[in-house]
Amino acid sequence: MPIPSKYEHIEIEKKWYSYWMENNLFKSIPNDKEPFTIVIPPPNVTGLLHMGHMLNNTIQDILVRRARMLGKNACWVPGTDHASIATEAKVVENLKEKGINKLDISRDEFLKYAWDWTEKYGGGILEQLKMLGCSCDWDRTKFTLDDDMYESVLIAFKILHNKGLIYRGYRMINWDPEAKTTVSDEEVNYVEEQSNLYYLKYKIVDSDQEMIIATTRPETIFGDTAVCVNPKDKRYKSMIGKQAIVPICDRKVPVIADPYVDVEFGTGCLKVTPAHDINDYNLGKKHNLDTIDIFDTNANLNQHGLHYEGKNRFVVRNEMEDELIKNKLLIKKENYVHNVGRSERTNSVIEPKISKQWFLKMDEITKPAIINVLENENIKFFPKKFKSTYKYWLENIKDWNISRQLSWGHQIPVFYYGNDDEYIVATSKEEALKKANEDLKLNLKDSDLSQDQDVLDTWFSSWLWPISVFDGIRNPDNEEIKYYYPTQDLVTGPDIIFFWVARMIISGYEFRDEKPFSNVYFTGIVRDKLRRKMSKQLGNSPDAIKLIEEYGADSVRVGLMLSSAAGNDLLFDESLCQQGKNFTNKIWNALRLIDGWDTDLQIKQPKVNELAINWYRNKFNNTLESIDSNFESYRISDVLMSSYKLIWDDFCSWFLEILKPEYGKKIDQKSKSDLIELFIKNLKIIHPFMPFLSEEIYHNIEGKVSKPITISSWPNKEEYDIQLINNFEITKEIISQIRNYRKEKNIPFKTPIKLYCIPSNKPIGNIDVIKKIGFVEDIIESEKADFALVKSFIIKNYEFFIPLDEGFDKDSEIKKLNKELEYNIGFLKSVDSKLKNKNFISNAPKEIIDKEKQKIIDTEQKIKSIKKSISELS
RNA sequence: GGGUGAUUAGCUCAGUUGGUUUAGAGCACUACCUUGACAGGGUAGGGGUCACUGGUUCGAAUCCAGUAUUACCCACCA
Repeated sequence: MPIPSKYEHIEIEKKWYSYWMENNLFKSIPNDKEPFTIVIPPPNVTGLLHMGHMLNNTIQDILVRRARMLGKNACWVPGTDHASIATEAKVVENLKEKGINKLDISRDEFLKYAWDWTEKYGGGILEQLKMLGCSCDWDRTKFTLDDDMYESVLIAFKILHNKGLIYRGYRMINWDPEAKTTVSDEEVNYVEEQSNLYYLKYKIVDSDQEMIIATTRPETIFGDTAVCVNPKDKRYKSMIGKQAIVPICDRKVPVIADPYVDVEFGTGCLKVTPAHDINDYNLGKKHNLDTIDIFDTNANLNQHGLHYEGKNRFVVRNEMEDELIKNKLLIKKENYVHNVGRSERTNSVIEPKISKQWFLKMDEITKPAIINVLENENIKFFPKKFKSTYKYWLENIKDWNISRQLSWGHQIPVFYYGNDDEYIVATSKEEALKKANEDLKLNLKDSDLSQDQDVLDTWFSSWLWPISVFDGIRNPDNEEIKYYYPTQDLVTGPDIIFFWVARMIISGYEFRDEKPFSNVYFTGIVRDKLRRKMSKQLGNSPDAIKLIEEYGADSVRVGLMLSSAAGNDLLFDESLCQQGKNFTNKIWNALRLIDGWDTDLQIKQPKVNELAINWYRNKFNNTLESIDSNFESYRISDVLMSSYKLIWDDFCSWFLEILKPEYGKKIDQKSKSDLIELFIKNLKIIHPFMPFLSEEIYHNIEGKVSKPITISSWPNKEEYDIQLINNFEITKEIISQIRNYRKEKNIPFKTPIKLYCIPSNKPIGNIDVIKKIGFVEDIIESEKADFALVKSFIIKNYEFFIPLDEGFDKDSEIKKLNKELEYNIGFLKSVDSKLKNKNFISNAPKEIIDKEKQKIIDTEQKIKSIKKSISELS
């Protein structure tokens, strides 16, 4: 059957993916082989594949497929994340469209909606990963809210709580009044916004003194519990210790002094509102001030706001202005630009708020994470530069606020039986009840216990991922965790180095006393050609699935990997996929060419084929060596580029051209079988990048193979002769010169020419190659002087020439030679001056000096020849 | 404001711990080729004072200091 001229990626990709799945090629179970494990960074369960995922998962697949071919037990665990805030926000929005307010329905009802939503839209991304060719063990697919995963998270909470690492405390948190939840510091975006700076008058009790205070938030005066100045500020020295009167509410508050206050800013006076500003909160703690919370959960004023009670904070700000002016308490108002924190999800202005939250103590448990990455590199980062980011965060770590006022997630396993401080930590109500009655002898009934309404931060489940997917939290001694853990590589973006990477490292040492992975490969951010981040708003992100459909998964994978060194941002452009597609086309056509060569058992192997095969074998092994070493250092783009050049240039442009039988003729059996062997080796090294194409070709090659390439073995490193490879480079150069000559003289490609060489330096091997590819009739030994005019090729120490006829453009030839002469004289001069430098001679190592001396000899030789040619021409 | 990187050809980047020519690759570009696998191809070619200024060294794209530009991270200024 003839091979179709077009590579039909859509059908072929579908065909092979089903084949791989049906034959369970990605399945992994513990055995006596060395494990190679990667856990996927779980994408948002309802998310869709974007360019970032494509890049990230292509890299993982490349690593996994190569490991599999290296004979390791490759296990890539897929899964999805419940992404509590993002998913809950979507569900709430969807309910809103149906006219349902989340606050009007019960927790269970809401969760039912959320599960419906998840079932409807969830998991799509995993199907998309299959289209990309990802070789995950799909039987292991996990979801962070699966029963076993859920329980693992609760158990982890319990363990940490029992160790005294989890505590409940008052903290200043970021309150999102729209979502009615706390958001982590990381989920707040600060945006520069135009606002006003209000100058308010605070009178001093029993005196005619007054203080002018500049604030951007006059509505918070209801929560003022002090006025603060810098102790060094002479202007206000006399007022320290007195009482100031807060405008409108007329409350008396102390005037205190603290160096925190900037003398230069505003008037040098600061109103202190501990309940609504993080710095004021810290001041309040230091000076033992009262805390007055003036907002309700919507960030509307509460009873402390007096006649403004129930009104929105921004409305109050405007309305107060009139009242302040009327009472002559507003001195002035000026434009002011400052940063306003907004919620990443709802975009509403964040309100700092005092709240009782659950925290995880971070100082002690982070120690192994510092030592094992920064001090002894038990975990390696690629690229290394991210170690400094990591270090900075760990050394300034704060306790982790792990509770979230949401429903979608792991409900905090705390059961209250009395006031806030009377609770039991248990993974179920039954367990809590049992504990209460048996251990604490409380004699409670089921209804006496109420579970904490909050859920845990999403990252509190993610940080256990490499352990929990192997059930290592619930069953720390099970076979799977013992076999697969620690995993080998983690591939993720540097933007979640704190959220996720660092925390996984912390949890790994905390729960298993062992690192979670050995290497972390950080991908860059995928941007468009203008360096803009890809985003929905900008509409500059290509549709990932469309790309796969149009170009084929292999081409997209190649396009993504062509220029994405670890840690570098990838400036994506569709032309990269086109380049990938051109490459698939090139390889496909190599197959078609080879397939068309019939063998003839009668033909003896020509010398030229033997030379070429020997060369390509050496070249392949030489390239394989650098491919392997680049893989070890995660230089994946370099791996692809060397494979690309090996296949395109060395294999297709040179090797196949040399072997190509004359039109209508056949190829000898030995050459053909060697060729196929080498072609298959090429396919193997390209397979991690182009799994579908390589599999298809592998099965199309003559002498059909029974085993798929996916589970074939990676080529063995063989010895190679570098001298032989270098000699072939000279051959290539000679041929190149011949082509150049033909072009100048307008001689058609295939018109045979005669080439001469001077007898004193008989040319090196590969004569047959020069003859065949250069269409050289014969190489004749002769002296240049025998001809009136010649064109010389001096390559290394070998000199060839072609006789010229009288009509030749002498001047341009002489010009060219002069240019070359000039270059060589300049070069000689630079080397010579180096060698004349006494300091160089006395300090440089002998090898370097010898090398320089050799350069002199070579260059002088060259100059001599060029000069001779010039004089012969003129 | 604090921190960490980056700056090499039109573009994207290598340059592996200072010495293989007077710095490389891919893409793009230019000229020529309707060549029997591939025009999604072939052949040949042009293009860089390695951001700038000093310093260390026999020798610097590579090490050090400063300047400029830029990216990211952290903190958020009443």
